[in-house]
Amino acid sequence: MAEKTTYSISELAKEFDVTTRSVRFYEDQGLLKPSRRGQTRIFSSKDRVRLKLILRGKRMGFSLAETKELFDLWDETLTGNEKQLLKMLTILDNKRAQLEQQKNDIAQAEMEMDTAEARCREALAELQKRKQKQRTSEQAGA
Amino acid sequence: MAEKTTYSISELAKEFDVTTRSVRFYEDQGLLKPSRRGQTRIFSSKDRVRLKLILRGKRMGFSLAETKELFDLWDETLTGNEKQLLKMLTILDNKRAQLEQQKNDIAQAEMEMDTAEARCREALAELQKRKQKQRTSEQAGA
DNA sequence: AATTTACTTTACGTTTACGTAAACTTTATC
DNA sequence: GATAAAGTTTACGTAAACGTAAAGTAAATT
Repeated sequence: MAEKTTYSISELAKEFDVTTRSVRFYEDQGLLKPSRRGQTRIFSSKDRVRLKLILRGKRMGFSLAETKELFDLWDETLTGNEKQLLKMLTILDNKRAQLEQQKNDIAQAEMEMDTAEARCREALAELQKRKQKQRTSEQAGA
Repeated sequence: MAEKTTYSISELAKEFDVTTRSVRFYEDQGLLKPSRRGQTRIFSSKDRVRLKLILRGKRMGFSLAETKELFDLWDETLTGNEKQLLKMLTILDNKRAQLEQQKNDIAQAEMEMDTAEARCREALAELQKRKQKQRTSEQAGA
């Protein structure tokens, strides 16, 4: 059994947990290019990959426009001349820098969450201690 | 010389490269709480930290509402009872999971950029070869 | 044949995150 | 004391990313 090569809109929507409305919107914006059988959209595995990339882009804070830019550039690059190729290389560099920034942001966030958690646990421990004292003094009073 | 403890709106805007409009908007949404001298906003270093967090959040794909939620929760937590503290701990866990997802996304993206770059370089090399052949045949023809 | 189910287009509505303009006040500078 | 510079509120405008409703078509099911 080879890979499935075509998909309906609802198959894709279900698989990636988005609405069909979103999928159509992505097509509208030129991010997906399904073929048609009559009116009905038929998505290729390339479309499927692109949808995956779109969603990952979103999780990484990229706008649809940015993602589309990348798609278009890559398409041009594949058929491209030297200039296009060089342009793509510099863009890749820029994106790498962006990823570095994000990694830094994440590392920072993780550190701050560590200290936040530590403070939470300290505060909890404080509360436990007080409860303990409470119980002790009650016992003494009994 | 200790740390500066108060800031004007334009100082903050310049430092973080945002417009004053944005800063006022963040206040409007309850993310910043500058005090006033007359009408004029006076931002504390706490506000400054929060602005930094807001912007990092944005880079990480968080909405202002999400960031505000975190701020509010943290404020409650500081004055909080056991329930609040436990809630904060689970929220921290969730955020950690989110960060993990983002790290995976980034790693994936980096791999794909590696292969993309490789293909670019191959294509470039191809072009160079052809150029070379071109020159050789010209020389032969001369 | 009738109905359900999936799909389609068209189009107006909504939320988020500001931009931009207008009209005014306060503070600094010459 | 005039004038510029920075700050303020109020309010309408806008782009992005869909949601949602309406109204129709096509395919599969009973």
